[in-house]
Amino acid sequence: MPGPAASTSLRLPDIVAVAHELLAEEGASGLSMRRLADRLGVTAGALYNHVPDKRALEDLLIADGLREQGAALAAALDAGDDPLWDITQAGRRFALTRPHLYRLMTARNMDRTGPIGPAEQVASRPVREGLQGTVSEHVAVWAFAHGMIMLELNERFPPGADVEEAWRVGLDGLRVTLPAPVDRPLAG
Amino acid sequence: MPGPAASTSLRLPDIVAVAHELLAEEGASGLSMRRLADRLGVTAGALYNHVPDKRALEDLLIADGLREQGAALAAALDAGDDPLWDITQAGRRFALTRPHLYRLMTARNMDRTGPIGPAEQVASRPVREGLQGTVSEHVAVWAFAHGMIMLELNERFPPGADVEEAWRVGLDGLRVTLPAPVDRPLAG
DNA sequence: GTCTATATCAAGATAGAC
DNA sequence: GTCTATCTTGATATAGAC
Repeated sequence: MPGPAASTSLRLPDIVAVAHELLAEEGASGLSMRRLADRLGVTAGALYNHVPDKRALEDLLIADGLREQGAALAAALDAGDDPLWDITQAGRRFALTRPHLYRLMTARNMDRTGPIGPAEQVASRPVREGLQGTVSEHVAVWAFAHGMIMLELNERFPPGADVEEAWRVGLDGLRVTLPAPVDRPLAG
Repeated sequence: MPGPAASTSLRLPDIVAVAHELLAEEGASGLSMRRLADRLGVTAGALYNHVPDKRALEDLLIADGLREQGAALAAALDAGDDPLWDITQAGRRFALTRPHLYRLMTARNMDRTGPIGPAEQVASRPVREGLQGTVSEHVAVWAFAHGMIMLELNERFPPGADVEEAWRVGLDGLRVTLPAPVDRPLAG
């Protein structure tokens, strides 16, 4: 009874999956076509039968990350009762869990003509649809969260800083024009 | 009448100055020891008589940037009458004027045991001493500003976003516990 | 203190055999 | 579709002559 034959052919989803592993373990500088090929038990040239260049591969990783982030934000909204806090902390958790991927996702301009375009919509939908307020308020919230996350990833907080308190202070400030959740304590 | 002889000897301040030019024009990926040496009319090996390695050179660039940023923030505080707005917009202006330097300054953890340590104090002093509020409020403000700046540098704002309005919305929110400047319009 | 020369390493990408 | 082999480029860094 012959089982499925050992995979004879490299497949793009496997390439991307292993690239995620490599990125997570070694960071962006460790993600080279050669090291990736080594992990796949293949030579570097073989990768170019599935992907035109390294940038395209990175774009696939970024698109995956955006979709995953979107799902995490949506789940947090569903599970909690304080949308602003829940969604930002879900974003923070995502970044701290996958720091190299988060860095790659936010490090540069993105080519929205490829797979990233639709994935970006998935990532931002929970913010657009789950939070009250205007686009400018959403942008301000996302900027604050992104700044807090990068400061945390890069260990750039001043020595005495209380990170949790800074999150509360910032979000309480940005909450001013949003409806207060039922159980939100009064500021003071 | 012999003028000063053509510079016979490479000097560290010149190396750093040209490295700033190279970084500004070509970005971090263009800042290599070879290209730097080329610009200085010297071979790469010569640089290692003045600097132990590339990282030390980058640290000198970062320290310069921090001092310059600190000066810009302090000047903005002196010149204006809305500290929170003035200081954050000075930071934004600095980053937009020297994007590659700003990226380098904020891209990673820094080694505070070298020249960066004191320079960081210079950079943060205007925030610490020029703004009202607690450390956590300062952190929240800086995180918001840094996030807005990175979104702008990486062109990551959503298509319809009004960047100026997002700055106003965010800072008005974070201003809640700070004394309102004299001419601040009422929110509404 | 700078030079030439080189060691060492790694990267992205391609050509042509199989 | 993958292989071997290689091209091309670039990096940081060092040794020893001058």
